[in-house]
Amino acid sequence: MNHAAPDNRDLFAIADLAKEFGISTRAIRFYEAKGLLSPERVGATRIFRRRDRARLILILRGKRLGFSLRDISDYLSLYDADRNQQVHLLTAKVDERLASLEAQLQDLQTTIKELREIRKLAGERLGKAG
Amino acid sequence: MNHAAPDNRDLFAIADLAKEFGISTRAIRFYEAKGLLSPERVGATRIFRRRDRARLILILRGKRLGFSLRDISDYLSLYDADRNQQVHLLTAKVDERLASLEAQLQDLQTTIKELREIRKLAGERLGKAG
DNA sequence: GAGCCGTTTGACGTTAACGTCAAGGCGTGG
DNA sequence: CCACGCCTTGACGTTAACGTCAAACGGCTC
Repeated sequence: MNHAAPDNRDLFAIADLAKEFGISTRAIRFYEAKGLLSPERVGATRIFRRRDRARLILILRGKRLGFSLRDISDYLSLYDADRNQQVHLLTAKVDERLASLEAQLQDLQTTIKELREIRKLAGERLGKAG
Repeated sequence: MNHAAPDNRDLFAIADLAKEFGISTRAIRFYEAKGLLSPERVGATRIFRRRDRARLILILRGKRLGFSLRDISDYLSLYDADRNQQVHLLTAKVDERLASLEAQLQDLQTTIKELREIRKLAGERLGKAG
């Protein structure tokens, strides 16, 4: 239980996060350039806090789900819309996202079912013909 | 119930499928160039059968799930691996895919939960402050 | 203070997944 | 026969999401 647990800390260098999540520093800078991250600066050097790290985790999860950085950016804005957003406008956007995600969930569950069926059929063939 | 039901037929032109699924003919040709489709030919003209159409449906579902065409290609090979594959090799690949898809399912469910939570919190704020 | 490490910006290269012409073949309706 | 529509291949353009240098700066350490 030690492969990646630098979690209680509050300050991170760019290389820390890159190493922890197995991505390049270039990628992180790219996310900042696209407005998905906005770390503080000490001089020119980027300093990441837990909040930035949390956002990065969301970014990477979004990528695993196949979203574009543009989509992920919108998605992130739902998270820190604590104040700046109109409440009803926020819930509208959230509902929109939810509908899309639930459709994706259907696709995913269908795919999983199909693969399980394929696996089962293969098992049966194995039983017949060794 | 008529928006897109040309389903009992067996022969399709490229434009038929393009229109039915809201994609370009260029995309379909591109999928063929990548080996995901292999329609018959009459002269130079592509002729798609139900089997090709079914594969296209799988391709588009894969895209909605965020997969690359390369991934989708591997995925398709699991479907028509009726004969040409070794059974244990097939089930191994299927298991691999399943594990990945189930991980994605986790990500997706987490995301949906979070958005529902955000929505709920927004609703509460609305209750407080109109 | 010379080297080394980690960092920065900037610029150019790369891959995937198409879009967008261009130029031409095939059938058919007037 | 000729235009029209649909099809073909081929070539080049485009966008996203980085990778890959290059040149330079800041801090440590010996």
